[in-house]
Amino acid sequence: MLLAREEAIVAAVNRLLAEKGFDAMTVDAVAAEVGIAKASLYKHFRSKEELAAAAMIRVLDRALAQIDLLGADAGADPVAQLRAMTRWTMQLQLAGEMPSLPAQNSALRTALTSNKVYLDRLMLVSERLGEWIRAGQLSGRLDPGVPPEVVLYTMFARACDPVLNILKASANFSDEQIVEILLSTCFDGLHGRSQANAVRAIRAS
Amino acid sequence: MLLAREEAIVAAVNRLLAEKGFDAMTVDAVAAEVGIAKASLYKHFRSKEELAAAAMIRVLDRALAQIDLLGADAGADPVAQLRAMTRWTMQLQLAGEMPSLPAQNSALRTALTSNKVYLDRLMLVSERLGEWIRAGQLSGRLDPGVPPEVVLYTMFARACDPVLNILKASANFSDEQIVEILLSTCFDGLHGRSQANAVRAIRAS
DNA sequence: GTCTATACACAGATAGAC
DNA sequence: GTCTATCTGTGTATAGAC
Repeated sequence: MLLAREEAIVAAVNRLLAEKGFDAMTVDAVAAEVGIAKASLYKHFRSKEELAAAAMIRVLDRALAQIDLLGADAGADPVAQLRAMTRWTMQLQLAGEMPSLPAQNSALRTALTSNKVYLDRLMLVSERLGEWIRAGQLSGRLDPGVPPEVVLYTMFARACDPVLNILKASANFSDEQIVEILLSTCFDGLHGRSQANAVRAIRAS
Repeated sequence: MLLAREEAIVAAVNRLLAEKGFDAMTVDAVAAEVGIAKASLYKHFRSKEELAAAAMIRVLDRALAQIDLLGADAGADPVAQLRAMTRWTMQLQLAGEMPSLPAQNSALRTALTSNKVYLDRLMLVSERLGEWIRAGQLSGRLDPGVPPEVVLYTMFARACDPVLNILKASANFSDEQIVEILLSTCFDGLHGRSQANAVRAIRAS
């Protein structure tokens, strides 16, 4: 019962973080969404920052589950797997389920960098993706000139890419189109997929 | 004298927006940095949002000046010009002079979308870059499959790319290296510049 | 147009009864 | 553990004298 209640709290936090962001999310709003008193929240979590950390841990766990799913196929192409994870991330954002935290809030940063569980999950995700990145660079399908951690951070950054929300707000593209366009700009660059395809075709011949 | 005072105010706002972001920037801090009383600020600007808008107008004017500089060379390659503007943007951020606004603050959004001067400058920048984008796509050096506005937004997004600050904080790369790496991932993608260069070499032969 | 002092609102966190 | 009621700090904005 306690765990179910806490899951309901974290789910509400997750949704509100996605909709409003950390600064604009109020603890009152969380309490209202869960349907309990604000003071009751503080019996489960000691601060607003801890609420946010719990939401981040939850989403990292979902990411790990997705990684496991993709990793089950032993013969899969690592770059295709990285692309699939980036797609998953964007779809989560489009669905309004990706919590967004400010990069500059120092109280929040302190809370996160001293949260063992959060750091542990973050490292797990990084290591799993790191293996695919290394394999992709060895095969030459990822630019070996880009440091592996830059590839990792670039993928993480897709989770909060403002371009996605701008395109959604413009209402000129379907969600599927947005995802495909941004996957293209991320992996193939603005210079274009035509060039990457051309190289692939030439190498294949 | 009045204009000089207001320029000092906006410069302080610009710096604090770059350092802390809009939410964490307090009007008290602005007043302290300028060295005047808070109430005096409100004689020049009617709200915190108006302060932020003034800072954004200022940076858009700097961008327009840079565009003019690059546009003076009539025979220049449009894609090289777009790349140069993206580089300029990143260097501004690395120098701590790029104001950062939250995408989700609605009071701020309202103030900006009803600010004629701001909208005018934003449209000017967009149109100037838009011409280069169109030319780049016609020449085939920019992927014609990516909608022009997506190219534009993607470039704008480089101004607040979190990857840049993460790399700077990691202290593994010089500022110049960071800029070159991110230019590569932006224009050539994670698949790599080697492919784009290969295509260029093949086409040239 | 600059100052000191203050009004006002809001949000994070807690007290204490049940 | 849940509630109501409250404390406390902080930040935007203003009043009013000079």
